[in-house]
Amino acid sequence: MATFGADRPKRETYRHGDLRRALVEAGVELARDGGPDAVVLRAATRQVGVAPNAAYRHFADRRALQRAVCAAAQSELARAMEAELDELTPVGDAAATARDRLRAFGAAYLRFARTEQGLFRTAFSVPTDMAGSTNPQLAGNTGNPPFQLLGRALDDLVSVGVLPADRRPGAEFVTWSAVHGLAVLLIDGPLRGVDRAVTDDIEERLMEMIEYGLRNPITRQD
Amino acid sequence: MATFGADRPKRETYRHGDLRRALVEAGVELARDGGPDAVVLRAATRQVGVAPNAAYRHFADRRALQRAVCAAAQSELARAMEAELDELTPVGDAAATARDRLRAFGAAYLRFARTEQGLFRTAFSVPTDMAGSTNPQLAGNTGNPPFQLLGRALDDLVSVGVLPADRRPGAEFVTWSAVHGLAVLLIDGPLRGVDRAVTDDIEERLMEMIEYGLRNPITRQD
DNA sequence: ATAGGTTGTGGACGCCGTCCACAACGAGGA
DNA sequence: TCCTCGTTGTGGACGGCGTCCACAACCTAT
Repeated sequence: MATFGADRPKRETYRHGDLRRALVEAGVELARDGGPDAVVLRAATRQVGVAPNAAYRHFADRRALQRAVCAAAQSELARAMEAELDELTPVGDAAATARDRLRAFGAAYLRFARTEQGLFRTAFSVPTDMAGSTNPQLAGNTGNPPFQLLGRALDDLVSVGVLPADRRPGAEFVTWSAVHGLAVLLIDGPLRGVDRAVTDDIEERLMEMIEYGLRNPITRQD
Repeated sequence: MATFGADRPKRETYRHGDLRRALVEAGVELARDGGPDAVVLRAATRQVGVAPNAAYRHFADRRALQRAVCAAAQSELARAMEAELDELTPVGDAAATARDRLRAFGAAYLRFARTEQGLFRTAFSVPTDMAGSTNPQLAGNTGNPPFQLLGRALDDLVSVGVLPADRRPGAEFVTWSAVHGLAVLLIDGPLRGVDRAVTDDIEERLMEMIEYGLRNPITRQD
């Protein structure tokens, strides 16, 4: 619900002042209901009350605006998740607390995907190319806030003894894959429109698989 | 590489004969390189050598064409996976064979996502609303071929004793979530452009998590 | 006061989806 | 045999889109 100039299509000054930000905000609202395809140059400029071409002073391209909106959507996802995770009150047991955090991560991710489908889709609409080509330091800080949140939760799991340290590297990727995959199946895929009771079971099942499967033994011979 | 009339933009007969199929095939080629957004009415009709409006005799809408192309992409995914899974030669051990099948499922899925990014994205571009709203029989046949393939692999895992029977229901959804999520992260998400060596490790790790985590005990107290 | 860069405007182009009226066709009845 | 009539493709038009170009308004530094 950012305020952009749809209310006041005429501004008094010739200069807008902060057109770039205004366009991104308009784009975010467009994306909120309508997803990435709905972030359209002319619509954004119209909402800001500015000529279509004005956008080209701040974005090379439609795709450039989409990228900016995509980044904004990612940070809205990050904020929503942080807010939800901050409300988590630790229980007595440190191990249980760490596990709760991981589950809360999944729950927050899925909640955002459900309640902000348009923004969620938009957040993943432009490939972000983490770690340019040959960076093997993927376990480290990636600049992606939700990703960092997940990383911390996994670190806690290790320091508390639930997750063996040798199983830590790469764990964020498989965890993220599982949760993200469920989110996609839920909002765009075949799980869309399925009873909440059923999907809740699947979600619970998925989190169990992650918790248990993450610390799987490398050697299996059963 | 289906043959459509780009070669022969003028047909001799006024009637085309099978315009609907031709348009879908053209749409598939469009989607193959370019994804769902590239399946465009005018481009498809152009390739078939027909006036833009001719499409409206066979599709209500652009979205209707997209739906048809989406279905075609899904079945191409299904065919590719079946072909790859059929080549699997069973090893002596029945349990190992069942596990191999599950891994092969994941590998085939990811291979298709990588080699046919456009079609893969297209296959999931239109929500398919499995099991209209309140169907709790989700464990059953869903009409989605790759999904059935996965179901069979999981059934084998149960009948061979690797997966406890009480862990079977819902297993396809969590498995599919994990594999699909990795596919998305790989082609559109932050794992895009990351070294193959690294992503191969992540893939291996993911499959281990699935195998081990699927049969997790409901009661955990460690 | 003025010169020059920055930012927004206006108009045009080509592509898109879609609507409407019309033309070509082919099958069934006179 | 011809004529009708439903089906399928055509032609033209409209508005919306992204984008380009030339121009105007504005701010700032001199």
